[in-house]
Amino acid sequence: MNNRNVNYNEDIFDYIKVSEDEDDTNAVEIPCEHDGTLLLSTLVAQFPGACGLKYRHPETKSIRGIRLSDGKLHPPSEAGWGKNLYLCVFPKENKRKMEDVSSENSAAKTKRLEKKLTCSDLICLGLPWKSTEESIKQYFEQFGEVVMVQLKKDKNGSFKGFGFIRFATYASQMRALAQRHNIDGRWVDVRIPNSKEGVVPQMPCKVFVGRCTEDMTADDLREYFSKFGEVTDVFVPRPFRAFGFVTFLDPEVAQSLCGEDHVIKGASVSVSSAAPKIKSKSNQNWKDDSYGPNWDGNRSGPSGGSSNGGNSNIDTLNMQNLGINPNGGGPPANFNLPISLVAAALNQAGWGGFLGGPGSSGPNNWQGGPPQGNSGKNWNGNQNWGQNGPPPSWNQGQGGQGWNNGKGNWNQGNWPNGQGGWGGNSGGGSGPAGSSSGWSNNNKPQT
DNA sequence: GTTGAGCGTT
Repeated sequence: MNNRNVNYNEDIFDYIKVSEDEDDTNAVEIPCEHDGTLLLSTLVAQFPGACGLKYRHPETKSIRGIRLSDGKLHPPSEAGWGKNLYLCVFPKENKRKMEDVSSENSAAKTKRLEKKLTCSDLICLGLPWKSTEESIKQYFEQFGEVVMVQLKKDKNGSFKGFGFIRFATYASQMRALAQRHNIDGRWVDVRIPNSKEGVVPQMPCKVFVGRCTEDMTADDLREYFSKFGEVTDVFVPRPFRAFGFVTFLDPEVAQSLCGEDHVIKGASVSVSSAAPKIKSKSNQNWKDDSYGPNWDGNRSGPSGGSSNGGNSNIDTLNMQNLGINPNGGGPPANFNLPISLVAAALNQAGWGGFLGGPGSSGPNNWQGGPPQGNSGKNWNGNQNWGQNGPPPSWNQGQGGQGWNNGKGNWNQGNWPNGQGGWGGNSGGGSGPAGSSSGWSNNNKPQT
């Protein structure tokens, strides 16, 4: 990698000093990766809510930003991070740590956030047999403070392989939901439990970025938009389609950017709600929406598709540009998808709740089922939403979760073909619907 | 003592 005179072995890390402000008495030394980068997730583990780093240049005395790309913060020079004090960058409108928002007795905004962004217990499925409440707590503390861990046992006291956790803050919860989890070599499924369906109203975390230029990469968008909040996903369709999608951890950040224009690489892009422009009432077909949902399928591919050796960091999951039909929005002609997946994809695209923009009736306006007269019946055709509306899993949209997470297929949220997408589904109705054989569990190779 | 889809003694 670089020429730092470090004799790499597993036990040697470089540490960089990070603080929330230029008073370094509370600075924390954070380990870099062996390639000299610092993972944003490592930073966030120590400074929850942080979305980047900056530092005061010793010569110019001005603040310089640290390059963020693909979830990695890059040192400012070839020589590495040096002895600078690095300062956390927190999202706009929320200079402090997100965690502090709820712990501080500061005002209406606090209440608003607390109300909208409510924690719930999370179920952890597929835990290793050897897990203990302590080990699970320790694992999940990388996402924020863990206030509860319950591992379920039978009458004999033997562990049943699943349990519940709860984070102190919604931000932590979303962080945990935004990735896959490998604990002691097992892929552990973390979800909002069925019994809690409907209790976590969500706004879309994803925004549509229009007027992109061809030279804008996903990394460019991520880097630019990270200054507003933690970005969990970016999708730029290829071949070039002049738009992209950016997903934020915090739906409020996403909402706050809607309607704004931003300049990236010298070009003005427009940010808007990641919902299609409804041109006609007969929008059930895909022919005339202006851009279609993001048929990216870019979430939660199993380890085979990951560029970092199976680490499920969602930042590395922009693996493919599947399903984009260059002829227009919507699925390729050979898509023979169960409608449930179409529905899921809509929500992946940020349609969750069909909010119709910030001015509409808010997160709850999705109650009562989908639009266009499908009253009470969801698009799966095999279950009803009931009075609580669709399950929140519709909106989770992260980490491959929330897809049909009730029964049957895809319940691990993992893609069967190692590509993390739909590329292998060519016609014929093969695919997820009904085929429980071999697809529903990515844990098979494990013991 | 084994096991691997699931949904919580409070």
